Formats: sequence, C-alpha cells, structure tokens
Amino acid sequence: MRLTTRGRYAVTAMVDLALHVEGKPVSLAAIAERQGLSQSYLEQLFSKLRKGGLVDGRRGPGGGYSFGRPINEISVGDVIAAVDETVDATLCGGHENCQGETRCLTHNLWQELSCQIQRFLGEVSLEKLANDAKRNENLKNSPEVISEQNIKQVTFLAECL
Amino acid sequence: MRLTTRGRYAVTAMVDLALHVEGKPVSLAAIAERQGLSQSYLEQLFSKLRKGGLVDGRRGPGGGYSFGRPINEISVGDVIAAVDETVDATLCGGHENCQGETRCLTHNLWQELSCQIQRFLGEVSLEKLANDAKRNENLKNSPEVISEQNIKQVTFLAECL
DNA sequence: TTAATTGTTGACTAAATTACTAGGTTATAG
DNA sequence: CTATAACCTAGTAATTTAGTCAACAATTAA
Repeated sequence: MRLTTRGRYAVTAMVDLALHVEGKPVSLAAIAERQGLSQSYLEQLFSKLRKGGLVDGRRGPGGGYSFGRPINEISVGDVIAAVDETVDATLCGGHENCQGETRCLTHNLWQELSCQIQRFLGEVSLEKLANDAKRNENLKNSPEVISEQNIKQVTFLAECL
Repeated sequence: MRLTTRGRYAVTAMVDLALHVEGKPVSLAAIAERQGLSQSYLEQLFSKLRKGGLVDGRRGPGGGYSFGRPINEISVGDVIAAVDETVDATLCGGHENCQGETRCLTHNLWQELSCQIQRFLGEVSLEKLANDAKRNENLKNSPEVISEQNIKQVTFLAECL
C-alpha cells in the first residue's frame, strides 16, 4: 500500500463523481474542469478504475462514467489500490537472500503494517466522503449554522494540527 | 502523509536499531549490513531522523546511533514524517484559485483523511514493532511453540490476504 | 447518414523523486 | 596519531509522476 498524490487525484475525482452522478453519467471533462486536473491524466486513472470494476464508462454524447457498484461498497483503499497497482516486489523476493537475521522479520512486519493501513482505508467508503463533502458545502453556504457533526469535525481537525 | 519505500527503509532501520541498542549505540554500517541497505542512503535518512530528534548520533570508534527518546514514545508516523518532510504544498495553495465549487471541499476532505492516517500510524510505536519482531524471532527458533499472540497475528494476516 | 461527442488506447515526454555512489570533513576513543 | 564513526555535499542512474498528443471506437442527435 502506497500513498502518493496519484491516489489523491483518484479519490478526489471519485468523490466529485459521487457528488454529480444522478441517473446520468459524468464526463471526465466536467470532473477535470471542476477539480482543476488534467483530463488526459484522469483518463489514465479511470482506465485503471474501470479495469478494477469500480466505474463503468459509456461513450457518445451524454456519456461519461458512473459507478460499477454502490458507493457504500467502494472504499478509499479500493480506489488507491486500483490506480497504484504495486505488487510491491518485496525487498527479499520471497525466499532468496532473506537469511540476514532480522531481514525477513522487519519485512513481515512492514507487510503486516501495510495490511493494517489497507484495512483502515478499506473502512472509509466513498459514500462517507461524499456525505462529509456535502456537509461542508452546507456549512459554507450558511456559516452561522454549525451542526454537531461540524463541531466534531472541526475538533478532530484541530487535534491533528 | 505519504507512504513510499523510503519510509519503509526508515522504519525497518529503526526497528533494527531498537533490536540492537543495549547501552552502546549502533553503527549504520551494522544496520546496513543486517538489513541489506545502502549505508550512505541510511546516512541521509538518519540525518533527518536526527534533526527530528528521534535519534542521537555519537561519532568516533564505538559510536553510532541511539534513540532520542524512549521507543514507546516514537511512532511509525513520527519516523515516516521525519524522512518524508512533505509540507504537502496543497493543490490550491491555501486560498488562491480555490473557488472551483467542490475543489476546496475535496481538498479539505483529503487533508482530514491524511490526518486520520497519521493518527493511525501515530498509535503504532517502535516498541510494539520491536516486540512483534522478537516474537517472530522466537517463533522461528522454536516453530513448535506457538503462543496465543502468534495465533492472533497469523489469523490477522490471513484475513488481510 | 453524418457530425458531434465521449470513452478507449498507446506512445511519448518533461519534470520530479528515489535510491544510491563518491568523496570529503569533523569528532572521538584508544 | 590513527582508526572509526558520524556528518555533509554533490552528483547520478533509474524510476515514477503528471502530463501531452494522436488515433480510434462507440454512441447519440441532427
């Protein structure tokens, strides 16, 4: 499991998609413009997302992308895994030259840690992210109304910074 | 928060250090040989770890690195943050060109997610990793003895794969 | 049928990052 | 004084990122 800006682009685009699909698919051109990303670059990412079964593409006018399955069944981990596709090529290559005392141990350790991260990210769904985004949008439109959810969120962010 | 092999190297080296410091500091040459990493590359990483206060360096014969604070107070997140040092240079640069509807929303969203990951990694200490490694070592030396801890660990890994 | 639209694919590229090498300078223990 | 180690700087090959460009395939509206 790796975390780079590439995964961030993909997640951002997917959340944008979640916020704008309503019956009709959404074109990459629209996503690219809203999010300020390169359309061609998005094409590459969505090619992988499609191969991963996360989205469906429909061509022609009025075409675009829609989700391959319900957004509560798509996690951030799924999205990142789909665009990163690192089979990780373990340092020690499985068995060979893996005799060095703690070598394989820390290797296993990292694999476990990586697995935990994947698990963690597997529990955050696109649905949740989209709902968070909608809440934020509401907050922006009427700043005087602060819900309990928003307070929680702000408090949480404050703790992190 | 980014996750690359760079961070993995650093964590691996730090766990090795945790397994071998006992009074006397450990040289990078020793770590490099045990873990099969480039010593000069480790020097660069440890330079950052030192600046982050995670380790202390002592020069001269018998010198090497020791921890800057107790290993139960050093998290994986600390190590990764120290060697990565990405101040992230947010896509929208703070305020400017951040008008694009959902642009800043997903940006905030990602920041929150990144924060959650950091939090998660902040709860895994080097002490825990080192203990896990020791347990694994014991398991390797006497495969017939399987502790409850090991069973848990194996079960956990099985779930992830 | 034709033209416009949008996905799909592949090749190619500039810039950045990674992982590593080489070579030096300090500090310190013996 | 000398060997050992941290420390520092510069450079570099390989890889990855982020993007362009161009061609093609399917679909729809006219």
